[in-house]
Amino acid sequence: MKRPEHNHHDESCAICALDSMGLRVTKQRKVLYEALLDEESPISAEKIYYELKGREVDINLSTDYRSLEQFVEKGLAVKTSLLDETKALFGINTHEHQHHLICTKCKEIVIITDCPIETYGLEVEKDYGYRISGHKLEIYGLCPKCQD
Amino acid sequence: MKRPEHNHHDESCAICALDSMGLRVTKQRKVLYEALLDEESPISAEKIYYELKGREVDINLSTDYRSLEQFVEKGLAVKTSLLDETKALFGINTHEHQHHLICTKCKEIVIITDCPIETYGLEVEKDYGYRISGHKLEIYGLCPKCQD
DNA sequence: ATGCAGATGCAAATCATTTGCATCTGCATG
DNA sequence: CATGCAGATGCAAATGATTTGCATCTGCAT
Repeated sequence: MKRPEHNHHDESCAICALDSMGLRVTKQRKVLYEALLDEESPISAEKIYYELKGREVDINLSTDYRSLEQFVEKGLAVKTSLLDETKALFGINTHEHQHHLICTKCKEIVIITDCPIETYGLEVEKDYGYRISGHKLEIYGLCPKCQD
Repeated sequence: MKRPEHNHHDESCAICALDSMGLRVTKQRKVLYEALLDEESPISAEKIYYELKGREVDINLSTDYRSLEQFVEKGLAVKTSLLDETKALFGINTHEHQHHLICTKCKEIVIITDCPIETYGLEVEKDYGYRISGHKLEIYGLCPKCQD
Protein backbone atom coordinates (compact mmCIF):
# COMPACT_ATOMS: atom_id res chain seq x y z
CA MET A 1 0.00 0.00 0.00
CA LYS A 2 1.52 3.26 -1.16
CA ARG A 3 -0.77 5.43 0.92
CA PRO A 4 0.31 5.35 4.56
CA GLU A 5 -2.44 7.80 5.52
CA HIS A 6 -4.99 5.29 4.34
CA ASN A 7 -5.19 2.83 7.18
CA HIS A 8 -7.43 0.05 6.03
CA HIS A 9 -7.11 -2.34 3.12
CA ASP A 10 -10.38 -3.41 1.67
CA GLU A 11 -11.34 -4.48 -1.86
CA SER A 12 -14.66 -2.75 -1.49
CA CYS A 13 -12.86 0.56 -1.05
CA ALA A 14 -12.07 2.17 -4.38
CA ILE A 15 -8.97 3.91 -3.04
CA CYS A 16 -7.52 0.67 -1.70
CA ALA A 17 -8.35 -1.28 -4.81
CA LEU A 18 -6.90 1.21 -7.28
CA ASP A 19 -3.89 2.05 -5.20
CA SER A 20 -2.97 -1.55 -4.52
CA MET A 21 -2.82 -2.21 -8.25
CA GLY A 22 -0.65 0.80 -8.95
CA LEU A 23 -3.39 2.81 -10.60
CA ARG A 24 -3.54 6.50 -9.80
CA VAL A 25 -6.57 7.36 -7.75
CA THR A 26 -8.36 9.96 -9.86
CA LYS A 27 -11.88 11.07 -9.12
CA GLN A 28 -13.07 9.53 -12.39
CA ARG A 29 -11.64 6.11 -11.59
CA LYS A 30 -12.97 6.33 -8.09
CA VAL A 31 -16.60 6.93 -9.08
CA LEU A 32 -16.29 4.38 -11.87
CA TYR A 33 -15.03 1.71 -9.52
CA GLU A 34 -17.70 2.55 -6.99
CA ALA A 35 -20.38 2.36 -9.65
CA LEU A 36 -19.13 -1.10 -10.59
CA LEU A 37 -19.25 -2.14 -6.95
CA ASP A 38 -22.90 -1.11 -6.84
CA GLU A 39 -23.87 -3.34 -9.75
CA GLU A 40 -25.09 -6.82 -9.01
CA SER A 41 -24.38 -8.08 -12.54
CA PRO A 42 -22.19 -7.09 -15.52
CA ILE A 43 -22.97 -3.77 -17.16
CA SER A 44 -21.95 -2.13 -20.43
CA ALA A 45 -19.49 0.75 -20.62
CA GLU A 46 -22.18 2.93 -22.11
CA LYS A 47 -24.72 2.17 -19.41
CA ILE A 48 -22.31 2.93 -16.63
CA TYR A 49 -21.39 6.15 -18.41
CA TYR A 50 -25.03 7.25 -18.39
CA GLU A 51 -25.44 6.31 -14.76
CA LEU A 52 -22.53 8.55 -13.82
CA LYS A 53 -23.68 11.35 -16.08
CA GLY A 54 -25.12 14.21 -14.11
CA ARG A 55 -23.70 13.14 -10.76
CA GLU A 56 -21.12 15.24 -8.94
CA VAL A 57 -18.38 13.60 -10.93
CA ASP A 58 -19.14 12.40 -14.38
CA ILE A 59 -16.65 10.93 -16.76
CA ASN A 60 -15.90 11.06 -20.43
CA LEU A 61 -16.85 8.00 -22.46
CA SER A 62 -13.22 7.51 -23.55
CA THR A 63 -12.06 7.58 -19.98
CA ASP A 64 -14.82 5.17 -19.13
CA TYR A 65 -13.60 2.66 -21.73
CA ARG A 66 -9.94 3.25 -20.95
CA SER A 67 -10.42 2.81 -17.23
CA LEU A 68 -12.59 -0.26 -17.51
CA GLU A 69 -9.99 -1.87 -19.72
CA GLN A 70 -7.30 -1.04 -17.16
CA PHE A 71 -9.37 -2.46 -14.34
CA VAL A 72 -9.59 -5.67 -16.33
CA GLU A 73 -5.83 -5.72 -16.99
CA LYS A 74 -5.18 -5.28 -13.30
CA GLY A 75 -7.68 -7.93 -12.35
CA LEU A 76 -10.00 -5.49 -10.61
CA ALA A 77 -12.79 -6.13 -13.07
CA VAL A 78 -13.87 -8.80 -15.50
CA LYS A 79 -15.02 -8.33 -19.06
CA THR A 80 -17.53 -10.57 -20.75
CA SER A 81 -20.23 -10.58 -23.38
CA LEU A 82 -23.43 -12.49 -23.05
CA LEU A 83 -26.03 -13.96 -25.37
CA ASP A 84 -25.26 -12.97 -28.93
CA GLU A 85 -24.77 -9.34 -28.06
CA THR A 86 -21.74 -7.74 -29.56
CA LYS A 87 -21.08 -5.30 -26.79
CA ALA A 88 -18.83 -5.90 -23.85
CA LEU A 89 -20.04 -6.04 -20.26
CA PHE A 90 -17.92 -5.25 -17.23
CA GLY A 91 -18.23 -6.25 -13.59
CA ILE A 92 -16.20 -6.14 -10.41
CA ASN A 93 -13.86 -9.11 -10.13
CA THR A 94 -15.13 -10.98 -7.11
CA HIS A 95 -12.32 -13.54 -7.51
CA GLU A 96 -15.03 -16.10 -7.25
CA HIS A 97 -15.58 -18.56 -10.07
CA GLN A 98 -18.99 -17.75 -11.46
CA HIS A 99 -21.41 -18.31 -14.31
CA HIS A 100 -24.46 -16.50 -15.54
CA LEU A 101 -28.09 -17.44 -15.80
CA ILE A 102 -29.69 -15.09 -18.31
CA CYS A 103 -33.36 -14.49 -19.02
CA THR A 104 -33.79 -14.45 -22.78
CA LYS A 105 -36.78 -12.14 -22.46
CA CYS A 106 -36.06 -9.50 -19.81
CA LYS A 107 -32.26 -9.99 -19.90
CA GLU A 108 -32.05 -10.32 -16.13
CA ILE A 109 -28.72 -11.85 -15.17
CA VAL A 110 -28.38 -14.10 -12.13
CA ILE A 111 -24.96 -15.06 -10.90
CA ILE A 112 -24.32 -18.72 -10.19
CA THR A 113 -21.28 -19.60 -8.14
CA ASP A 114 -21.75 -23.34 -8.10
CA CYS A 115 -19.85 -24.88 -11.04
CA PRO A 116 -20.61 -28.24 -12.62
CA ILE A 117 -17.59 -28.54 -14.85
CA GLU A 118 -14.59 -28.31 -12.60
CA THR A 119 -13.90 -32.00 -13.07
CA TYR A 120 -15.02 -32.01 -16.67
CA GLY A 121 -12.03 -29.79 -17.47
CA LEU A 122 -9.70 -32.58 -16.43
CA GLU A 123 -11.38 -34.99 -18.83
CA VAL A 124 -11.00 -32.49 -21.63
CA GLU A 125 -7.31 -32.05 -20.85
CA LYS A 126 -6.83 -35.77 -21.15
CA ASP A 127 -8.95 -36.22 -24.27
CA TYR A 128 -7.73 -33.26 -26.30
CA GLY A 129 -4.23 -32.58 -24.97
CA TYR A 130 -5.15 -29.00 -24.16
CA ARG A 131 -3.90 -27.30 -21.01
CA ILE A 132 -7.15 -25.79 -19.74
CA SER A 133 -6.96 -22.31 -18.26
CA GLY A 134 -10.61 -21.42 -17.89
CA HIS A 135 -14.12 -21.73 -19.14
CA LYS A 136 -17.26 -19.79 -19.58
CA LEU A 137 -20.73 -21.15 -19.05
CA GLU A 138 -23.92 -19.26 -19.74
CA ILE A 139 -27.32 -20.74 -19.19
CA TYR A 140 -30.35 -19.29 -20.98
CA GLY A 141 -33.98 -19.53 -20.16
CA LEU A 142 -37.05 -17.68 -18.94
CA CYS A 143 -36.98 -16.21 -15.47
CA PRO A 144 -39.97 -16.89 -13.21
CA LYS A 145 -41.55 -13.51 -14.00
CA CYS A 146 -41.27 -13.92 -17.75
CA GLN A 147 -42.84 -17.39 -17.82
CA ASP A 148 -46.50 -16.39 -17.16
CA MET B 1 -39.60 -29.46 -51.44
CA LYS B 2 -40.64 -26.87 -53.97
CA ARG B 3 -38.25 -28.12 -56.66
CA PRO B 4 -39.60 -31.29 -58.23
CA GLU B 5 -36.68 -31.43 -60.67
CA HIS B 6 -34.38 -31.68 -57.68
CA ASN B 7 -34.69 -35.30 -56.69
CA HIS B 8 -32.71 -35.67 -53.50
CA HIS B 9 -33.11 -34.05 -50.12
CA ASP B 10 -29.88 -33.53 -48.30
CA GLU B 11 -28.78 -30.93 -45.77
CA SER B 12 -25.32 -30.92 -47.24
CA CYS B 13 -26.75 -29.74 -50.54
CA ALA B 14 -27.09 -25.96 -50.62
CA ILE B 15 -30.07 -26.05 -52.98
CA CYS B 16 -31.97 -28.47 -50.75
CA ALA B 17 -31.13 -26.56 -47.58
CA LEU B 18 -32.08 -23.13 -48.87
CA ASP B 19 -35.13 -24.31 -50.75
CA SER B 20 -36.50 -26.30 -47.83
CA MET B 21 -36.45 -23.19 -45.68
CA GLY B 22 -38.20 -21.05 -48.25
CA LEU B 23 -35.12 -19.06 -49.17
CA ARG B 24 -34.62 -18.25 -52.83
CA VAL B 25 -31.69 -20.11 -54.28
CA THR B 26 -29.45 -17.36 -55.59
CA LYS B 27 -25.90 -17.98 -56.68
CA GLN B 28 -24.63 -15.82 -53.82
CA ARG B 29 -26.50 -17.78 -51.16
CA LYS B 30 -25.45 -21.02 -52.76
CA VAL B 31 -21.71 -20.31 -52.63
CA LEU B 32 -22.06 -18.81 -49.16
CA TYR B 33 -23.82 -21.88 -47.82
CA GLU B 34 -21.27 -24.15 -49.50
CA ALA B 35 -18.43 -22.14 -47.99
CA LEU B 36 -19.98 -22.57 -44.55
CA LEU B 37 -20.29 -26.30 -45.15
CA ASP B 38 -16.56 -26.41 -45.87
CA GLU B 39 -15.61 -24.83 -42.56
CA GLU B 40 -14.87 -27.09 -39.64
CA SER B 41 -15.44 -24.34 -37.05
CA PRO B 42 -17.25 -20.99 -36.83
CA ILE B 43 -15.96 -18.23 -39.09
CA SER B 44 -16.53 -14.47 -39.25
CA ALA B 45 -18.62 -12.82 -41.94
CA GLU B 46 -15.60 -10.91 -43.12
CA LYS B 47 -13.38 -13.95 -43.40
CA ILE B 48 -15.90 -15.85 -45.43
CA TYR B 49 -16.29 -12.81 -47.64
CA TYR B 50 -12.58 -12.81 -48.42
CA GLU B 51 -12.57 -16.51 -49.07
CA LEU B 52 -15.26 -16.09 -51.69
CA LYS B 53 -13.64 -13.03 -53.19
CA GLY B 54 -12.03 -13.80 -56.51
CA ARG B 55 -13.84 -17.10 -57.06
CA GLU B 56 -16.29 -17.54 -59.90
CA VAL B 57 -19.03 -16.09 -57.76
CA ASP B 58 -18.14 -13.57 -55.14
CA ILE B 59 -20.58 -11.73 -52.99
CA ASN B 60 -21.00 -8.27 -51.59
CA LEU B 61 -20.26 -7.84 -47.90
CA SER B 62 -23.81 -6.60 -47.25
CA THR B 63 -25.25 -9.66 -48.92
CA ASP B 64 -22.86 -11.76 -46.90
CA TYR B 65 -24.14 -10.31 -43.62
CA ARG B 66 -27.76 -10.31 -44.73
CA SER B 67 -27.64 -13.91 -45.87
CA LEU B 68 -25.82 -15.20 -42.82
CA GLU B 69 -28.40 -13.55 -40.63
CA GLN B 70 -31.16 -15.19 -42.65
CA PHE B 71 -29.51 -18.57 -42.40
CA VAL B 72 -29.50 -18.13 -38.65
CA GLU B 73 -33.17 -17.11 -38.59
CA LYS B 74 -34.08 -20.19 -40.59
CA GLY B 75 -31.97 -22.44 -38.43
CA LEU B 76 -29.53 -23.29 -41.22
CA ALA B 77 -26.63 -21.65 -39.40
CA VAL B 78 -25.68 -20.70 -35.87
CA LYS B 79 -24.21 -17.42 -34.70
CA THR B 80 -21.86 -17.12 -31.78
CA SER B 81 -18.97 -15.10 -30.46
CA LEU B 82 -16.03 -16.58 -28.65
CA LEU B 83 -13.46 -15.41 -26.14
CA ASP B 84 -13.89 -11.71 -25.59
CA GLU B 85 -13.93 -10.92 -29.28
CA THR B 86 -16.58 -8.51 -30.35
CA LYS B 87 -17.20 -9.95 -33.77
CA ALA B 88 -19.77 -12.57 -34.60
CA LEU B 89 -18.88 -16.01 -35.93
CA PHE B 90 -21.13 -18.16 -38.07
CA GLY B 91 -21.23 -21.87 -38.69
CA ILE B 92 -23.48 -24.48 -40.29
CA ASN B 93 -26.15 -25.68 -37.89
CA THR B 94 -25.35 -29.33 -37.39
CA HIS B 95 -28.38 -29.72 -35.10
CA GLU B 96 -26.00 -31.34 -32.73
CA HIS B 97 -25.51 -29.94 -29.25
CA GLN B 98 -21.94 -28.71 -29.15
CA HIS B 99 -19.40 -26.68 -27.25
CA HIS B 100 -16.08 -25.11 -28.13
CA LEU B 101 -12.58 -25.67 -26.93
CA ILE B 102 -10.54 -22.62 -27.87
CA CYS B 103 -6.80 -22.12 -27.84
CA THR B 104 -6.10 -18.77 -26.23
CA LYS B 105 -2.92 -18.41 -28.25
CA CYS B 106 -3.51 -19.61 -31.82
CA LYS B 107 -7.33 -19.34 -31.59
CA GLU B 108 -7.82 -22.84 -32.93
CA ILE B 109 -11.36 -23.98 -32.20
CA VAL B 110 -12.17 -27.61 -31.49
CA ILE B 111 -15.76 -28.75 -31.41
CA ILE B 112 -16.84 -30.86 -28.46
CA THR B 113 -20.10 -32.76 -28.76
CA ASP B 114 -20.06 -34.41 -25.39
CA CYS B 115 -21.91 -32.21 -22.87
CA PRO B 116 -21.41 -32.30 -19.11
CA ILE B 117 -24.26 -30.08 -18.09
CA GLU B 118 -27.38 -31.68 -19.45
CA THR B 119 -28.44 -32.75 -15.97
CA TYR B 120 -27.09 -29.62 -14.34
CA GLY B 121 -29.75 -27.63 -16.20
CA LEU B 122 -32.44 -29.48 -14.29
CA GLU B 123 -30.85 -28.53 -10.97
CA VAL B 124 -30.76 -24.91 -12.04
CA GLU B 125 -34.42 -25.02 -13.03
CA LYS B 126 -35.29 -26.27 -9.58
CA ASP B 127 -33.02 -23.88 -7.69
CA TYR B 128 -33.75 -20.67 -9.58
CA GLY B 129 -37.25 -21.18 -11.00
CA TYR B 130 -35.99 -20.51 -14.52
CA ARG B 131 -37.27 -22.50 -17.48
CA ILE B 132 -33.99 -23.36 -19.16
CA SER B 133 -33.88 -23.22 -22.94
CA GLY B 134 -30.20 -23.58 -23.65
CA HIS B 135 -26.67 -22.96 -22.59
CA LYS B 136 -23.30 -22.10 -23.96
CA LEU B 137 -20.04 -23.51 -22.72
CA GLU B 138 -16.63 -22.44 -23.90
CA ILE B 139 -13.46 -23.93 -22.56
CA TYR B 140 -10.18 -22.05 -22.89
CA GLY B 141 -6.64 -23.26 -22.78
CA LEU B 142 -3.50 -23.93 -24.75
CA CYS B 143 -3.65 -26.44 -27.56
CA PRO B 144 -0.90 -29.07 -27.71
CA LYS B 145 1.08 -27.14 -30.33
CA CYS B 146 1.03 -23.88 -28.35
CA GLN B 147 2.26 -25.47 -25.14
CA ASP B 148 5.85 -26.05 -26.35
C1' DA C 1 -42.24 -16.27 -71.44
C1' DT C 2 -43.04 -12.87 -67.93
C1' DG C 3 -44.11 -9.92 -63.73
C1' DC C 4 -42.96 -8.86 -59.48
C1' DA C 5 -41.55 -9.91 -54.66
C1' DG C 6 -37.60 -10.51 -52.95
C1' DA C 7 -32.31 -10.27 -53.50
C1' DT C 8 -28.26 -7.75 -54.61
C1' DG C 9 -24.62 -4.06 -54.93
C1' DC C 10 -23.14 0.18 -53.68
C1' DA C 11 -22.53 3.95 -50.77
C1' DA C 12 -23.62 6.06 -46.83
C1' DA C 13 -25.18 5.51 -41.92
C1' DT C 14 -24.82 3.55 -37.42
C1' DC C 15 -23.01 1.60 -33.19
C1' DA C 16 -19.43 0.26 -30.14
C1' DT C 17 -14.94 1.15 -29.27
C1' DT C 18 -10.28 3.27 -29.91
C1' DT C 19 -6.86 6.79 -30.71
C1' DG C 20 -4.22 11.38 -31.32
C1' DC C 21 -3.33 15.23 -29.15
C1' DA C 22 -3.45 19.21 -26.22
C1' DT C 23 -4.40 20.10 -21.52
C1' DC C 24 -4.76 18.84 -16.77
C1' DT C 25 -3.66 16.52 -12.22
C1' DG C 26 -1.99 12.84 -8.84
C1' DC C 27 1.71 12.05 -6.26
C1' DA C 28 6.78 11.22 -5.59
C1' DT C 29 10.32 14.20 -4.59
C1' DG C 30 12.90 17.79 -2.59
C1' DC D 1 4.04 22.23 1.49
C1' DA D 2 5.56 23.50 -3.32
C1' DT D 3 6.64 21.52 -7.74
C1' DG D 4 7.64 18.72 -12.02
C1' DC D 5 6.32 15.45 -14.82
C1' DA D 6 4.46 10.83 -16.00
C1' DG D 7 0.37 9.48 -16.47
C1' DA D 8 -4.81 10.66 -16.89
C1' DT D 9 -8.47 13.17 -19.02
C1' DG D 10 -11.59 15.40 -22.53
C1' DC D 11 -12.63 16.23 -26.99
C1' DA D 12 -13.01 15.21 -31.65
C1' DA D 13 -11.96 12.46 -35.14
C1' DA D 14 -10.77 7.58 -36.67
C1' DT D 15 -11.73 2.77 -36.78
C1' DG D 16 -13.96 -1.67 -37.41
C1' DA D 17 -17.99 -4.38 -37.51
C1' DT D 18 -22.43 -4.38 -38.97
C1' DT D 19 -26.73 -2.28 -40.93
C1' DT D 20 -29.64 0.33 -44.01
C1' DG D 21 -31.70 3.10 -48.07
C1' DC D 22 -32.29 2.84 -52.55
C1' DA D 23 -31.95 1.84 -57.36
C1' DT D 24 -31.30 -2.16 -60.10
C1' DC D 25 -31.47 -7.00 -60.95
C1' DT D 26 -33.17 -11.92 -60.86
C1' DG D 27 -35.51 -16.33 -59.09
C1' DC D 28 -39.45 -18.58 -59.66
C1' DA D 29 -44.70 -18.93 -59.48
C1' DT D 30 -47.91 -18.19 -62.87
